[in-house]
Amino acid sequence: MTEPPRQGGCRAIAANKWMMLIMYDLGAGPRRFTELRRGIDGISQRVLTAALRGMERDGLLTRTVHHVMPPHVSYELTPLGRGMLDAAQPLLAWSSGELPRIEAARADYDARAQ
Amino acid sequence: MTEPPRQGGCRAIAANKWMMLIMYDLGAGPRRFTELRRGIDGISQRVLTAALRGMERDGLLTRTVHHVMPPHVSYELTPLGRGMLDAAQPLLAWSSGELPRIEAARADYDARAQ
DNA sequence: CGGAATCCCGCGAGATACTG
DNA sequence: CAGTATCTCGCGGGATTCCG
Repeated sequence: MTEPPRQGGCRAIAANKWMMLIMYDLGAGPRRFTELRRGIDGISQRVLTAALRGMERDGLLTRTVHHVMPPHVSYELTPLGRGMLDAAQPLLAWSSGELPRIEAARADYDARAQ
Repeated sequence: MTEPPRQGGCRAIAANKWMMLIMYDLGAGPRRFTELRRGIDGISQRVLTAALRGMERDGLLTRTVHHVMPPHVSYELTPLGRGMLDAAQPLLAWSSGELPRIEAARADYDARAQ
């Protein structure tokens, strides 16, 4: 066979549009819910909760509740999540470097079509 | 600054959940609309059209219309799109290899929560 | 063949209020 | 603080039909 779990793999990495941003933030170390919320521009509480649940379900991060007052929940990449982040580094670097070119292409396209 | 276009970059690569699959298919060479549609499981005509438009707008692929009968439209990666696919290779390889682990984590999570 | 146009439904996601 | 719960609305996206 050529590349059997290709579609599944592609779907897994594109499952959630916030996943990459969350992984990036968690790459620097554990984060609390509110830290993630503040660090990710435009995400709502509800959607962040859902994204974190999905990633926890996929085994990419752990969710640890500290029963103190006030409550404290911290999220941290698992080895699996760390591996995915490592594998994504070239793409993240590319997207940072080439973003201006993409934005230029968009402006060009929009101008052409008015 | 540390990494300024990070959010923009992450959004650009997660903009469309079909993008990676389309890019993967186009990596092997130009494709016609119907070939892409058949090759991508579960995508509808409307959604494929929209995804291709978005990628064309981002400068990742070109759309070439051949005015013959019957009509013929072919899509092909630009150098920019090719660069993105190259940068995505480690992540694609990772997702293919680790997909079983992700699926196992999901099954485990679902079993635990019933 | 490769769309565009139209209709329409359901889920994604914002806002707000409430809890352990 | 870190969620759940509820209500609401918009638009993402399926099905179908028409066109060059």
